[in-house]
Amino acid sequence: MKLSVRGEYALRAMQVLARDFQDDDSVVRIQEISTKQNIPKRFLEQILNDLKSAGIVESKRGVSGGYRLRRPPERITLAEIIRHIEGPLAPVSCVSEKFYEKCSCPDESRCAIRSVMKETRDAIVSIMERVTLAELCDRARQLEQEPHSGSDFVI
Amino acid sequence: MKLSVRGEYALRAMQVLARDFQDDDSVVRIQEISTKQNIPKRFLEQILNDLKSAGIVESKRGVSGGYRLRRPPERITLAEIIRHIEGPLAPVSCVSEKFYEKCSCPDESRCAIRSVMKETRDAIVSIMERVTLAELCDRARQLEQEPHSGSDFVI
DNA sequence: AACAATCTTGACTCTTTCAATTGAGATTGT
DNA sequence: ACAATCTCAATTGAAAGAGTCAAGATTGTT
Repeated sequence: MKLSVRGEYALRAMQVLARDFQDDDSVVRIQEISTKQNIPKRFLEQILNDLKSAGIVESKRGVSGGYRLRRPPERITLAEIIRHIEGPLAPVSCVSEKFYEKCSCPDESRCAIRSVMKETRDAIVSIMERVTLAELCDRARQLEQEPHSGSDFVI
Repeated sequence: MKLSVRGEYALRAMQVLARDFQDDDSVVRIQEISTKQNIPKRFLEQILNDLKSAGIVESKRGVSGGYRLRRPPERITLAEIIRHIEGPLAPVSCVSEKFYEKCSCPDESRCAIRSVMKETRDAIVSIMERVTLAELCDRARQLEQEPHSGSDFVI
């Protein structure tokens, strides 16, 4: 799973929608997301539309229109978002659950590389299916409170 | 970490070299690897040359020339191969150890997405740095012995 | 009814990466 | 000498990535 810029933008946009999520029908304008997250507006339109067709967000048109999550943040996982925007989470598609494709190796069922890739896929998927937008917001809140450490986060 | 065809070929080629590895200076011809693993020969040349400049394999020219591992299979990890052929193991380069690049988000040090991506990177890296070519060969041997099950491996 | 802010849709462009292919050259064993 | 190998650089053709653009459809406000 390598995230393209497109996928990164999608996650950032969804995080904004999740933070602003309320049970009424309030929406967030593209413009606002674009400004907050520093994402080209026109490009963001595409991405949100894509997420709409996936049933992850919904939109309201006209003046005072915008986007909102279609479900509460607890019920949207990163896996779902990424799978729709980027495709397979697996490092090679011959070990993908949702996007399986045969590979060109001599014997797939006895391929040692494949068995390692399968482990890797499982590790990735278990994280991405566990983390919801709600959890993302929790983490964001915690990171905000911490003093600007960076120390355990530095490269 | 999404593996391109190039990276997949690299791993498959290295597996062949690992299996044939001996402590004398015997080499394997490109042609042989190409045939065994069903990889375009001319493309494989490129890849092996690349791995040579990385110090992972070495070559012998002329008639009866070919390639061999430069170190025993126990001392070559998948991480090393993939990093050299594909680049970062991390899903986004703002969490990469070896290929770090700043991302465009408002505050990297407090980015919740980043913290999830960091977990993911750790999961991937811990597998890729643990698995050596020697282990790959072990797994291949085990898979050969098992009856052609596939049952627990089917998509 | 007119207007302006918003989303909608599809096409279009520009650049980079991928996956090779090609061709000329350098080494070496026989 | 010569044929089988590796070496190196350039080229190609297709696809993907990252936007951009234009014209249109809705809707709230005045």
